[in-house]
Amino acid sequence: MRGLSKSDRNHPPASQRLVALSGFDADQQAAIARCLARPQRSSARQNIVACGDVLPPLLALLEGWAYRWCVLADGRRQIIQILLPGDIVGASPARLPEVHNLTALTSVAYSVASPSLPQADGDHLAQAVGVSRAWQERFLHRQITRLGRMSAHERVVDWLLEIRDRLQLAGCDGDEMLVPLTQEMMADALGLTSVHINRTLQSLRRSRLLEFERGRVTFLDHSGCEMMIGERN
Amino acid sequence: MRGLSKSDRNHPPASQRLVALSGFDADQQAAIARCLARPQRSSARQNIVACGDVLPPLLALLEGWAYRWCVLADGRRQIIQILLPGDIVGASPARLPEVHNLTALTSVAYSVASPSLPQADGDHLAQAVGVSRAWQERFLHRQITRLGRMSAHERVVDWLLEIRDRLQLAGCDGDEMLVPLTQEMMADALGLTSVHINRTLQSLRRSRLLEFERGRVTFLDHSGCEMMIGERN
DNA sequence: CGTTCCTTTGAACATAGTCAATAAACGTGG
DNA sequence: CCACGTTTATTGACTATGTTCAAAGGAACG
Repeated sequence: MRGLSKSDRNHPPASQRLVALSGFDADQQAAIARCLARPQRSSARQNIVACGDVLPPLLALLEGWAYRWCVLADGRRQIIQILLPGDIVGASPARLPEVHNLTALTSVAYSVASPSLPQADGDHLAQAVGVSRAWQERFLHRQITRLGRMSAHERVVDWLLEIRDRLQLAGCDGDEMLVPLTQEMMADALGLTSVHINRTLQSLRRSRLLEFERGRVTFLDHSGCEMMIGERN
Repeated sequence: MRGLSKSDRNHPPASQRLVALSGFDADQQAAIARCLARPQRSSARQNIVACGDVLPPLLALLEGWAYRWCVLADGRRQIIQILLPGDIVGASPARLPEVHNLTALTSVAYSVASPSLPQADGDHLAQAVGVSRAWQERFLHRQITRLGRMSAHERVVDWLLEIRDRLQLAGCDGDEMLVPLTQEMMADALGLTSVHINRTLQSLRRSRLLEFERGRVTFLDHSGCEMMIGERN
């Protein structure tokens, strides 16, 4: 019996998270698994869906992290959403071409729904998509509130706590986690500059709230962090 | 034959917008209409869904404007999304209690899906919800980019252009529109203060891009506005 | 017609951005 | 394993954008 590697703890099998999100039992989970085609792989920094593409009807991230982002005419970038193992992205029924990119942050495995499904399996799948979409909508709302109404310190803490909570649904516990983003990417996610992210992280460390060192995040004062951003559910 | 009143031009029947969004024909539109219960009405500032409530499975805004918003522990508010006639809000399959409020901005008419539907009608309805949700997701992404990466001037212009585009899907044309928000609400939508919104609007007027006077928006330099925020689709 | 809400203004302040240079870590090929 | 080039992190000085506080003027509305 081997211990969990860092990678296992931080990129656990997506199924666990999917089940936690949707409350499916093993049978239902198996039905969902049947719907998904053989996993595809991409390495870090590769585009999975480019701006202008039409998203496949369903794309489930199985391993690794990915992100959706777009870029303004003058090069400013915004990371819209981070995708963790277990997250599902579904095409709109309208089949609109996407206006943003979906890119692998680490090396990833993902799976695309097979076109022909047994009806029962498809139902489970549709439900899983619905549940996942509902959670993601909530995270988008939270991202909006973060960008619109929080200071740099609050944004960083709130964002890291959200990542932690989402990883915990996949069974990643403890006060430490690996967040494979550069400070510049964090800046693009949080609407700040990388310089300011750097200073904010240092300030959080000096106030002994958390540490961030080369992608390794350690929460030092858990309740202090949570107090900082108020009650959430 | 009477002319269109201001209210007609700015709060046109939701059906037109729904059809424009979804591409449904008259028959399909009628099927959707059958799914919707007798409209309910609320006056401005009334909560339609409060924080903590579970959203009904489907809620279609027929007339008037509404908005989704949440508030931080210390009272800072963020308006997450503006809802226009024809927008549909659907409960998540997970039936999570909402973490934000849905409030009438003007007096509104809305309709909630009746629980028992003929299957065919329900299918049309489900499709309409899917299409509407897809558009709304796109607008959420745009809101994130706006808050994360745009200056105050750009936020105001981009937001007003978005509102205009969305109203145009409902048949509201021309360089003028009524936007029934106070400057303080615009501030809460755009992540700014009302003082700064005020100064930004004045500056936009001085540079002859647009006018904003008591909720009446006039685009003076259309291409100037669009150039300001770069190409979008 | 008075009250309330909304808008406008000014001055001082704070937070975050810019620019530029240095240092540290990383990856790659020799 | 080391040398090199590249990316990422860190620092400082300066600037800019947006906030705060407070007060006054206007509209709307009973």
